[in-house]
Amino acid sequence: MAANRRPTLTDVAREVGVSAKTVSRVLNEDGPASAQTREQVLAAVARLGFQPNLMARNIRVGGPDTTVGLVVPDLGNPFFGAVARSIEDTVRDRGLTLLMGSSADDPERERALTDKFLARRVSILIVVPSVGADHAHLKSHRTAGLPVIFLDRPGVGLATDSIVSSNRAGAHDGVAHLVAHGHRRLGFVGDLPLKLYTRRERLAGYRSALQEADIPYDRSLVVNAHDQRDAEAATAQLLRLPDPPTALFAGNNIVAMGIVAELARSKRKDVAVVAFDDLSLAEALEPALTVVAQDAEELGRAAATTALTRLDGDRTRARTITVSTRLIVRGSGEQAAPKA
Amino acid sequence: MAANRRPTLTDVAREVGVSAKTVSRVLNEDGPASAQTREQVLAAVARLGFQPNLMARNIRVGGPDTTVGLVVPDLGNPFFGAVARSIEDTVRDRGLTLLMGSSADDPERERALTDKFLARRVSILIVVPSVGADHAHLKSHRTAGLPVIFLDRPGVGLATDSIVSSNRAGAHDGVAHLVAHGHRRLGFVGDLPLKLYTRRERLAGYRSALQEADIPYDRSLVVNAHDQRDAEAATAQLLRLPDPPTALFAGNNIVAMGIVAELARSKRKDVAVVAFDDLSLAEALEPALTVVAQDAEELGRAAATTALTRLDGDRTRARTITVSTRLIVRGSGEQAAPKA
DNA sequence: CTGAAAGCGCTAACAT
DNA sequence: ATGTTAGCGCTTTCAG
Repeated sequence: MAANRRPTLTDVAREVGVSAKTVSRVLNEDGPASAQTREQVLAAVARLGFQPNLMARNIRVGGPDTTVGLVVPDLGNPFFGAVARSIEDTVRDRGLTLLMGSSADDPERERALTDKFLARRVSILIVVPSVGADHAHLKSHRTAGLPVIFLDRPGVGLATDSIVSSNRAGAHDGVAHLVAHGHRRLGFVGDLPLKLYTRRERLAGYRSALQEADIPYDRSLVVNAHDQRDAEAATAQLLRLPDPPTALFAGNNIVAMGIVAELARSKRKDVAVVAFDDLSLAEALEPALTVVAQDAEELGRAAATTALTRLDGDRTRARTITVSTRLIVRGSGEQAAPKA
Repeated sequence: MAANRRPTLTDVAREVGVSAKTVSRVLNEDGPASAQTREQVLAAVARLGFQPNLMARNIRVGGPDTTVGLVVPDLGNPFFGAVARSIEDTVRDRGLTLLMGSSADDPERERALTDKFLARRVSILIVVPSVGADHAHLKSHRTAGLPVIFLDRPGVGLATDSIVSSNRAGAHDGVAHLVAHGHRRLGFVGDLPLKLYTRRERLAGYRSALQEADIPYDRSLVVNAHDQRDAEAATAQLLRLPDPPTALFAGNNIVAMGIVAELARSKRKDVAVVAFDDLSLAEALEPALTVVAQDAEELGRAAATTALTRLDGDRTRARTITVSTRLIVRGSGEQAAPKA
């Protein structure tokens, strides 16, 4: 059995004995239609299993597709999942559907994905920019009225709205919390690549907190990791140093899991830890994990509402919205610093 | 400045001084084209920032859109994130892009979402069926050649491929592990609604393990929770019983977080726990959490490859693929049962 | 190698 | 209240 063609508007019209336009009117509640016609049309639609072809409609109507294109680095990272959920919740009221794909933080994949979204004429484009990606090619689209939003990190080559967390201030506060509990040897386990915006900002926050406390910056206390395994190894490496850190700051949620896992494995409860980004079981750990929590929901909502405002014609200049992080003290940052 | 129209093929053609078809040929590497024409066309495309309108193309070509529609209950649940990542990885080689939306486990939202996907002529439809949803309306699409796959739970009203975890066997093994360590009072904290397929299956596994051990089924030991807070309350409730459980089985990852959080809060380390579905920090808990892990990656891959096979013309009858779970013993299941 | 005409499924604009 | 015509942006078909 060959894949038989899907029924079209014309098929429905023929079935009922009316014109295509009449069917269109009934389905879109455009113009008037007699009760009887309406009923017959609806019946035929159900009988044939007719499903209007949205692509054909959009092409005729000329407007953008009622979709939002979202590019994230990793669909499996719960942080981006939470952000995506928030975006979806916000745009759904406007009848917009989320299209979501992952770039794996690869500029080429990001480009391929955005091109696909653009070719589908999404109404809104929200991108977590990959490291090394250039976004100049989006300029003409933005000029043409397409809202383009950078999320979590600023983009390169295009002046447009950006929504970011208060990475620097958040990291500063987290590290200051450790300093306040007497620590002077503070390790920083950041993510990769080194050029990643969030990493740079958080590292800057770390350094400013050290500076405030007159603690010299020691490069050997800064290590990097791309995934949880790396982070475990990096943690172990730090703790093997001749003059090891007594406290650790995790640059993101994945790294945090690595640190926590490694400390648990090696039964090191004496090391103080503060992590950037909350983890689901943070409060159940021993000690409970103190974190600088990002507000994923607000990040998503801010991105979505900003985009919707643009869609509604707001042509004011590009904004950068900084969403506050929040230090949640749970205990792991208060492990006593050893006496000097 | 009004939202100026995006350039079309015709615009490019006019710019170069050739016909639209020639531009089309160059871009799709269809038919021949002189080197000079090709160059001029490409230059004009770049200059104008032309982006082919995929909707117009698809409508003319008649085939489905190169997208995969995925409906999950919650974008923020890491389990579905992991599954989505796996699906995307699998279909990307075929040039397919993932479209993803959440149903919030609401049949109406699920229906609206699938209708949107169908209206966009997705190449593949993968659905985590909501409780109470009927899928008879998908029958004609499937007959017409659209691969429809049910994921995580079977669908209702349509015979098609389903990919599920070995819920019953997995739960059985998890509970048996607790029984093997001497427990006779075993609590089950399941998810809601009660009719949820995975809940029923996992509860059945729980009951079969009890039966094997000649432990009578005690309804008062079975409670339900929809989110983490509920699960915490449910756990507390179980532990307040006159003859409380000495071991708990968590019906899913969210519930597991609730149980773990509540036990941590009340400092009850004596309660044995096994959870269905792995958690990221399971190994860092004290005791480390023993789980019945689902293979999210394999679930996603199986769904995607099955769909691709169908897309390639496989018309054999609907299959149900059961992906094995794996008991990962980490310690929390071995808390000693109190002496009788 | 290139172009002209027709048409995909639908709706805007005008009929009637 | 309904039908007709034209055309969205693209590709297929058939001619050169």
